[in-house]
Amino acid sequence: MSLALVWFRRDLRLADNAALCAALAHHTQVLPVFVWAPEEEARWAPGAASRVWLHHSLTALDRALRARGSALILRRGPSLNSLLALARESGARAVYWNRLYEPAVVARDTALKSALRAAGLAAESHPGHALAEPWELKTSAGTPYRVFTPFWRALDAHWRARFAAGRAPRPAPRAIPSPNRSPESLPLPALELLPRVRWDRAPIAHWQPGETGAQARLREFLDRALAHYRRERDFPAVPATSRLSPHLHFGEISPWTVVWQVQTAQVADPRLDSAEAEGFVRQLGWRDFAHHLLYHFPHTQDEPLDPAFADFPWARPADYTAELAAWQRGSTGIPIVDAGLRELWATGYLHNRVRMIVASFLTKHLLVPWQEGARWFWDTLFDADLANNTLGWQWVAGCGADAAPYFRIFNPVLQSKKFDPEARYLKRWLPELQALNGEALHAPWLAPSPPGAYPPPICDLAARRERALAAYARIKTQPRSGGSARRRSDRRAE
DNA sequence: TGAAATGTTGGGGCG
DNA sequence: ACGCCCCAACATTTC
Repeated sequence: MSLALVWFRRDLRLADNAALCAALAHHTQVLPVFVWAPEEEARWAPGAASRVWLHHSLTALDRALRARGSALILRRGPSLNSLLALARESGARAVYWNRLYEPAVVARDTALKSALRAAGLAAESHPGHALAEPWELKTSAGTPYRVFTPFWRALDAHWRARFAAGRAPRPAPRAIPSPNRSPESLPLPALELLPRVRWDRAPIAHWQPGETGAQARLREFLDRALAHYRRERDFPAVPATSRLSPHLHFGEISPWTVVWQVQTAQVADPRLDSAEAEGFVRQLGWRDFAHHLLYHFPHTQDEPLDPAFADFPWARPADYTAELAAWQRGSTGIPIVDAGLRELWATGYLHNRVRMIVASFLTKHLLVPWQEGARWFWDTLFDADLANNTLGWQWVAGCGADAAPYFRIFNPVLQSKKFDPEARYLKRWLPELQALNGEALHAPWLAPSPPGAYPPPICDLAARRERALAAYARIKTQPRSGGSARRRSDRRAE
């Protein structure tokens, strides 16, 4: 008889779980463990919304384990002490887990692996949280990618080879043999993941955390939305996106399972437009790109990747506090921005198009440092993910890898008209605007009689656009127009 | 995975 | 019939 610990972290699934499979392959019994140690993630310990999701996801995992003759053991950190104690109490000789890529977690796990081995235990980590390991894809110069398109070419080839080789996701094990007497587990409430003031009930009701919920969500997306994903994904009133992000963040479903099933659906149904499906898989490519970047440029979790932005003239806290608070509350007076922030507060989620719009408004019109927005998302999003959050905010702010040029400033009114033409999304989240119709919904201050219940705009959009451009001009080192000027003269010479 | 300013074109009204 | 102006509509350039 031999016993192994399987250390669950953010891989809260039984299917396509490499660590669990390996443990079951090499040992006769397995003990599933979760250790709550938020302080080990330093400044980026899970936020309030994440903790709520985690609470429910752990419940779901425990239920799935019990259906297979096992149960989840809960402990509080420090992680190393807990694992050593559990090994001692149970007689386990090995610890298995799946890798994560956030800087603090990598550092913790590296030290922990050495310490376990020094204590005479086997310690093995496995891949599965991303489509490719961050070190598996390199430019021809041997450096990490900084631009999405070449990264995507490499990743696309990587997963297609894997698909062609028939490497199907592994099914969940039917049984998980456990020792007769398990070490003691903390009761889930002891982890205190739920908030004292119970704001969580309404938002979580929009979701089904856990592996079963993740698989159901994927199934529904494949059946109902994949066929027109690319055409409809930018319209926040349309249920065209997968909403898998929180499930992926907690590893309730593996990205490889998602890609495999999308590709399988495509093979099975030749009428499915491959461009629509590829648009979706490409989004998973952005997720991998985010992890790739954070792994290779760990300081970007707090600082811009582009060093020129160290001197960017952001507004000062004393000057932006009130505007930041209005943004967080969804009371800026700009409908598409407020609708987004209210959706976020009500559901723990925000449509990607609207994430870009509210982020552009915060960083450009309000000149609030992107880190403030990232922190708010971190606390309120069920899918809060350090890699994705960092990439997204730096992309919008213009200081990240392959970022939008800084001068691409979204006009929230135009974005609203373009992507919510019937104002269905606005009406859903802004009851104060019910009386308005047509153009006025997108810019109530232009209505003949603006609704009194809705705030006037926090700022003048045109003036703030100019202010943002002036701020950008101050850090511009090598003007990007240099390249295009040369091209113009080239053309004249022809 | 922009927006605004500027430039160009072409149809129609009108003297 | 012709030239002129106006101004959408579209294209290009600039930030």
